[in-house]
Amino acid sequence: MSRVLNDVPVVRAEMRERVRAAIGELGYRPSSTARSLSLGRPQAVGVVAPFFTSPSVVERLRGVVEHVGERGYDLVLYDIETPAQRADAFRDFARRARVDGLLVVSLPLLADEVAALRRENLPVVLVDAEHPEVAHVATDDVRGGELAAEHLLARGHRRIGFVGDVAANPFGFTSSERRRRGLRVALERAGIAPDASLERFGRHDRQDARVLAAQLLRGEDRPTAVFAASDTQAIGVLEAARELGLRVPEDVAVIGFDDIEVASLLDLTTVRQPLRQSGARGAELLIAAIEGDAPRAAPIEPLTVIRRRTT
Amino acid sequence: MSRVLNDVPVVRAEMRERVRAAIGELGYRPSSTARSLSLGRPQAVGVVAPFFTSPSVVERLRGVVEHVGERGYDLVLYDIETPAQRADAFRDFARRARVDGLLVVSLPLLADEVAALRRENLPVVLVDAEHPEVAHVATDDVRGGELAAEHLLARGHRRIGFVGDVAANPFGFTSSERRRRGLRVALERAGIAPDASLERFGRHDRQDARVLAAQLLRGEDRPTAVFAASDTQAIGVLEAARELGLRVPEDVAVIGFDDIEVASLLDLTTVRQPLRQSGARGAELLIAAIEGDAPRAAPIEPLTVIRRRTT
DNA sequence: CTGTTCGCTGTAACCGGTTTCAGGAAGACA
DNA sequence: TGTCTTCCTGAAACCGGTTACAGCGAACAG
Repeated sequence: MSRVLNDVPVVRAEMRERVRAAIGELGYRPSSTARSLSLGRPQAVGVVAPFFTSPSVVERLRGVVEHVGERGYDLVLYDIETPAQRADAFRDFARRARVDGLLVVSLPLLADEVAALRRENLPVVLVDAEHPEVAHVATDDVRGGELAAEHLLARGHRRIGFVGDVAANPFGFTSSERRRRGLRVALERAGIAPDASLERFGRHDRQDARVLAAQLLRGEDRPTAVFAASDTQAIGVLEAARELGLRVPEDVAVIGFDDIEVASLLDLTTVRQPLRQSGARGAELLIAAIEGDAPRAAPIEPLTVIRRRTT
Repeated sequence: MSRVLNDVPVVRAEMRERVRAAIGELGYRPSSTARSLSLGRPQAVGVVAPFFTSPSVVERLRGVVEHVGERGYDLVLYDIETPAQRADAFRDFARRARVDGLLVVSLPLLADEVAALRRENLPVVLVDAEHPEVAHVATDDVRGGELAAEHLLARGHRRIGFVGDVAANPFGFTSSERRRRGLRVALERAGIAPDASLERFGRHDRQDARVLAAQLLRGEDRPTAVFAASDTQAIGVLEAARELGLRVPEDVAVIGFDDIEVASLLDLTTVRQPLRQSGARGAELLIAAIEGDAPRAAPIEPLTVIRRRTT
């Protein structure tokens, strides 16, 4: 009986016991599917992310899993590694109602995707991405870019290169783009004119970053420092420097962003951001949106530069 | 109407079109919850794993996600990082029927957990773990241990240390134990008596491995090579060597296991196993079990030693 | 002693699909 | 024209929970 399972207080103790006994005897297991149907909510949240392109996504996921589990929701995973998978996933959301809300991680949404989700009024929260019409967990990427630049400027660097993601999306800037803006802001404040020829853009992976960094570092008037929009890309920069026989940090300094685990292994200086916390926060916002509560405002740890051996 | 959506061939073309039009007009989305209920199957598989203790688990997950998605099942994630989470998860399976089957990764099941799952006859497949009564995806860890040992023996090493998981850890990992057995087998075959004083066991992480390796490498008659049961632990060994001022591979050679991404970054020699493939294979076995098909027998790539700079 | 209230429990409707079943329309054949 | 198939479609039962509602006995007031 439903009232016993859900601890509705109106039932008498004796009856409660009798039902409990019967449940045990019959080995009865309630069906959560039936419960979801009758409640009108699947009791699950979907998480959409390019999980395996970057360790930072996994780290964020960690925070999400924790929080979602605590609140009694199931966590349904949609991995996006190819455009086909992306299209499949969003078509699926449009066609079937199977989750109460969506957490989108490290994936800038396209205009028609936002429109489709809005049409079905499915709550959505973005983490590590922004869109004017959608709630998101803010990371102050501009400030992070400034921090990286200030760190390098303080060490006397004047020619600072940048390796980041290609801006794929006309709406909603990527975090890489915002970090670059921060770099420019800090440069201008220091009286240095930003130099577009020192900026390179590619896919968010080690290989692309290595190629781009090699271009930057090959020339005679190469930058004396490189700011990579992520640790993954910074590792590519380090590889390029090694291949060209440049010493780090003497010939070229390198700073990354995220502080994923490898960063400490490779002694990479980087801007740390609270990845796990951002995932948890995203889950919190989403569940609040689903349940119609006002989310409690929780400040996120600030960004800090972790200085290691590469600067 | 259900017959149109599922393309049941009995409907007339005209009627089919009429229904389609109405669907589009009303913006109707079928509820997958209702479908699951009426079908009697949640159309989802659960994945239970200690996701964040090791990158190798994440890599396996990648294969799982791919295959499960293809077959039209949802993938519900249960992360196990603490004994409490583990108990929660299994209690949950026992109490509510919310998945069609369970894929357990890198988590040896306890006797009572197996009994409980069997009682509810929930199909289960293990990956990177074994149990006499449960199907699993085999990795020939013993052979892997032999390969590592043979690689070191071929380079003249006679005193070979081992750093692996403690046998009675809270989750009871055992692949480490099988790899150690492989090491011993190869040593004996080469006429070398295995030396228990060169074996150290701890938690499956970098920090523990570093401490254990430091113990091994501090003594006068230290081993000339160390076999770590995973790349994660091998990294700890490298750190210990660096702290002690030992050169790798001149003073001490190091070989790991798994070939996760960091291994190539750090130029770590390691035994590669097809992580992603093992996940996909596990998913395949599980879905076959759920649908009552005989799984097609797919051979898994063999283990190989990837030689890099640390040996 | 009757009428009202209160506390608990059994019943039935509902969620939104799938599937079975019965029956109407159209076509075949005598 | 009447009967038998065949083909398609509408209606209804079902999956297994939740919840609104009705009903019943006990307690209590008048």
